[in-house]
Amino acid sequence: MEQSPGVWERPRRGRRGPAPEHDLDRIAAAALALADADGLAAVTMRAVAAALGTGPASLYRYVRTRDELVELMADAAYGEIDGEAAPAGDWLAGLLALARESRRMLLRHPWLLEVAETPRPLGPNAADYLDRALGVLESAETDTRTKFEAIGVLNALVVMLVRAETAGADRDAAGPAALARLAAEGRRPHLAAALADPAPAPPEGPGEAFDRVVSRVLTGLV
Amino acid sequence: MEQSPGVWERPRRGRRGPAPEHDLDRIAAAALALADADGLAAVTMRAVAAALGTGPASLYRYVRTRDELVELMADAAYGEIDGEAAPAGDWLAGLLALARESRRMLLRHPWLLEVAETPRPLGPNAADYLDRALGVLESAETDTRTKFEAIGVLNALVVMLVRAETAGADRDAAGPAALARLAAEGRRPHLAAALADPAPAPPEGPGEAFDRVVSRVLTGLV
DNA sequence: CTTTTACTGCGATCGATGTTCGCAGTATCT
DNA sequence: AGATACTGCGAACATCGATCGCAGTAAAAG
Repeated sequence: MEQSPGVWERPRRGRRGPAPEHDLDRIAAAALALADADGLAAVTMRAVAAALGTGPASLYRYVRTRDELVELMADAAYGEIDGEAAPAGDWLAGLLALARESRRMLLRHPWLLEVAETPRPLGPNAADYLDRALGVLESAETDTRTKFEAIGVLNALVVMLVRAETAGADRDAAGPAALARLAAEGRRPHLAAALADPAPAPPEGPGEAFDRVVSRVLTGLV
Repeated sequence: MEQSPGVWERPRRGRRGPAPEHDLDRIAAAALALADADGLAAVTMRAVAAALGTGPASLYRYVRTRDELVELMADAAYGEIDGEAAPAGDWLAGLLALARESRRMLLRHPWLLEVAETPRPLGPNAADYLDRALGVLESAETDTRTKFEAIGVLNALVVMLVRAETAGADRDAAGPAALARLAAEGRRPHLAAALADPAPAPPEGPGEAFDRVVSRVLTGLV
């Protein structure tokens, strides 16, 4: 049953011995700063320990593995979404506001896009986020199940859209140039046709596509 | 411009010297078999090399980094989606069929859920997949831009749904039990209310929720 | 107050991994 | 025939996550 207590269930302090010199929040903050500055790969146990003025082994008094440290970082990032700008009554506008805040948070911490979001036990901030999202959906007339599904879809959608947004700025990863090269091989006629669209859509600002896609998906789902 | 040729652009063979003893397809297949058997972490350069009967250094004649090897693996997995079961005329049914095939592929290669899908240049199989999806959408009356967006949303959605599906079977990660514990703290009233829903939805088979969510999202988006 | 117990901090270190170097061997070009 | 540009790969390097064990310390037990 209780197979192995995660970071959130474990007691923060032993019943004996000296008081811990560090705490999870400070450790997570140090790691988060490192990731913001130099990416997720810069978050090594040694680097985090050095930022805290200690050795790598000390961190293992607070965290069982590096993955747990990343869990802490992710939950700390989720904590930056406060979600006050949620208008009551209009659930779509509320969820869109929440999605926008998520987007801003992800743009601030792009390393979060790298961490594969395998469904782990929710941290406290992630749980608060879920609670707020459910609160926004209270005015919607749907299944509880559908509400959970909508929130899950929303999160995956936000990550995907921000990924596309940042990748476009970084390099021409899957940009039109690369696609054109793939279409030019003769095979893939539909791709070629799509790229030769005589009526291309007008250009958009960065946030416009985000709002449009999120709104359409949510209205269809709920 | 041509900053650094990826695996797909690079020539498969030098103009001089002996013929390569291995090739990308065999290397990818060996790595894929390892990942299927023991997870993505088991795909080390040494293990893949050993499976091919050689040393780790040899692989670097074919692949610049381990990440490139994973790219190869991912594209090989995409190649398993042939997409013949796509009825013409009905784009929704066609995309749903494609999504179902993607789901089956992901269930066969769960390690693909761990690789963070940062938008890289598409491999040949991924490009074929994109072409087929565009072909299915030909009968839909929408923007070309919307079609691309729908395909992107569809992919992210499939990954998310399969993640939820497999995590549920593995452990109770974010299962009802963990949620109930979080709701019991007194804060998070909406979460508590949602869990105490007097009219819970009837249980579903594994593929039913998938079909339902995918269909609703797509109808809303396109 | 003394002894016991259970904790904390952390230097030293282990095993494993991704990657590079350099050299011997080989097929193609001049 | 010689030069050239490749391939194969053993050996090694840097770095990482994680562990071990011991000294120090605070709380519980007697």
